[in-house]
Amino acid sequence: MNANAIKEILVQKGLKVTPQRMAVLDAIYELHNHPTADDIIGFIKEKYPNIAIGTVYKILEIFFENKIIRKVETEKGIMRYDGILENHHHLYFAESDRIEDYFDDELSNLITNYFEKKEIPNFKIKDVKLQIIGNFLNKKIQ
Amino acid sequence: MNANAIKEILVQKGLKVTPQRMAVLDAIYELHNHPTADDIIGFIKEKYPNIAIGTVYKILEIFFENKIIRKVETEKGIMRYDGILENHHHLYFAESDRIEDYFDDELSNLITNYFEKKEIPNFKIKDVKLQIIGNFLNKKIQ
DNA sequence: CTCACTGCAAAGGTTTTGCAGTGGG
DNA sequence: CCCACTGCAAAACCTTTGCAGTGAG
Repeated sequence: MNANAIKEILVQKGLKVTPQRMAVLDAIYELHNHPTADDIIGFIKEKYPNIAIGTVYKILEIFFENKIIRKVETEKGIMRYDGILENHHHLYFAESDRIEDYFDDELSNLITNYFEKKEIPNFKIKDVKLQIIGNFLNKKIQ
Repeated sequence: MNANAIKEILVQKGLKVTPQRMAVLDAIYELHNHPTADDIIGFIKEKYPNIAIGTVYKILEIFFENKIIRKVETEKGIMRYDGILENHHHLYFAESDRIEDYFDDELSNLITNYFEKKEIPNFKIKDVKLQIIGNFLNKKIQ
């Protein structure tokens, strides 16, 4: 994604456009495999060595609050970030840190329809996230 | 749950029975709302002031490895623990730390059946966890 | 008895905070 | 211009680790 497109995202949310913010958003889109804060800092430092760690964390929190990015939770307690906003779920590869996006409208609709029929008492659903845990399978035959 | 029942769980897993381990397991069952390590330590310290923080973390990890408890991930990166092993999902109350168990066999079966029909390429599913995010709804009328 | 477990305290890793200085609107 | 943002460094926070001493089997 080019600089103008990134800038436009910030402008549309009414956020001040700074080089640091553009660098963070660019990093998330470039790294695109659910980077940690540390991954993002590492990526940015190559072109922008003076960026501060605290700044990156503050920016990530602002992006999260403004729904420019999502948080992806892990069993290790290290937060990871996701630049994709459209409805999707995650494949967690057991015994590695790999997390892949999983797009499946049929599944999303199945769940949405299910909860339209079956209400949970005293609870108003805002979102349903699936964590699909499994292993990489290398099919050799068939 | 009484002391004998707790002891029996440890014995069946082939784990050494110590007062600390019994206290941790008791705390998880008593607190039953997905306590943090800190909640567990606080609960235990009332009756057992000398227990060490490191010990509790070590015990929690051993229980997790032995499938006596489960981990519940949060957006804040603080790990929480769950003593319920049967298949269930979690309701996350937005804007509070409350997490409730959600039992729904119909839903679990729906998802299981779905993935029996629709395979994910190169991926062998071990488990599917639903994080249902929403708000407490206090119905006043109807 | 013996090895695994515990208590203690220090260290590790991630994230947050406070504050003075800077720069985007 | 002015307030919000940044850089820096320290601190906060949760969790892990190392080691000597203890206790369960």
